Amino acid sequence: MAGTRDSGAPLAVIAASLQRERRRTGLSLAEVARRAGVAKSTLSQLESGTGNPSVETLWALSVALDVPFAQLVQPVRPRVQVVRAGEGPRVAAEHADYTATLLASCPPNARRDIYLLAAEPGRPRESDPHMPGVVEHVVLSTGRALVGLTEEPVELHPGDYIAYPGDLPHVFKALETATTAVLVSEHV
Amino acid sequence: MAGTRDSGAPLAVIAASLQRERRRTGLSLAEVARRAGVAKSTLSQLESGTGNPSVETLWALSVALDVPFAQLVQPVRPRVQVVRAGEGPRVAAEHADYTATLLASCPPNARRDIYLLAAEPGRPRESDPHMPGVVEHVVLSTGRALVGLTEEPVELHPGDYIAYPGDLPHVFKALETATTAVLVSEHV
DNA sequence: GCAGACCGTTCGTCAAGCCGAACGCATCGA
DNA sequence: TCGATGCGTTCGGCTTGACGAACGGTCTGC
Repeated sequence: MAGTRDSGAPLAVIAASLQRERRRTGLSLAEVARRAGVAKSTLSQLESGTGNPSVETLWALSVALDVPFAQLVQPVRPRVQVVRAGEGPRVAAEHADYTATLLASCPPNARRDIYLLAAEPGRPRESDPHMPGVVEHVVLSTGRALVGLTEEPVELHPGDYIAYPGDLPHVFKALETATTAVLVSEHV
Repeated sequence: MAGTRDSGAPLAVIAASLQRERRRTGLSLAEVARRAGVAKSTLSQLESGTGNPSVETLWALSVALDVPFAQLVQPVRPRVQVVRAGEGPRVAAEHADYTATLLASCPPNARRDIYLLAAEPGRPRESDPHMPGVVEHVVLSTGRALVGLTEEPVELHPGDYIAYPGDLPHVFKALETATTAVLVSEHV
């Protein structure tokens, strides 16, 4: 068991999501049920939190509502947030020449973290593989760096972009002073 | 109906995901079923693609496998990709002083796009609101810019970060030449 | 060699999801 | 006023998913 808690009450979340998404479209319960090919009694029960839908039923509804399915079981989210350069939580670094600042963490269990990386030339930052399915995106902001899979890193210049699977050994090695980059770590 | 197609065959995807995630943990089918509190016959049928699980059943399995639920209905994904500065598809800009390069688009229906922004001082880039639920994250790489909601933009310096709801009017106005930033547009 | 443990699959029973029909309730127009 | 239309909820039925038990298979060790 990990911190991968969604919200503990999937049926309640689904009930709320169904109603919210339906309201968004402005359609009536009967109309959505008709388009989805499910009985409106079924949809009524689902929106009221009663009952435990099958995947096919939920799928049909997600199509009818034109919502990416997973959104029906994924809670909602918030507002404006600013993190100034130098502020924000630093994540552990093996050595002093490398800092990673967490800008936006998975809320509450989403699928991506955004970091600001700052590194100096010297020992490269080797990363052990993360969970399978993780994809990392790096956009180099300033300086120059070798980035990517350890077995075949790529030299990036300002503005360059690279994506690679995070579940394989990978590296970030600054080639100039004051090298900075934006890292988006995506948990699939 | 939009391009919001997931994969058309949720049960097959779930079957594959269940087996993949279970293999990942190295647990046996019986053990996972035991931990999830479902009959192993049920899990067996699900992994074989037979049957149409209820949400509660799927939820119990996602907890037992320690997987964020949505991952069970979300296909997997791929490899390495590099976009050099200046390359990559430009998205339409109202005027010449602003370019947005699409680095990583939603594959195939994920939930985020990553752009590299480059702008010069002058007319600000006003954006009409996108779909509800969209959140935009901006990390300023070089230069200086006013970013955020149109009604109260924030001045960002290199390394600064801001997130704001994309379904409200928002703006990106460069204050120095050669202002660049990374934009992550998240579709919830 | 064989009893034992564990695996994953198959089968029959029971409960529960899904459905259609009927209901009460608003709105609208003749 | 009253029929007609559409809404969302509640009520029996049929279907089907979930369960437990039994099955065949492999591996271990007495």
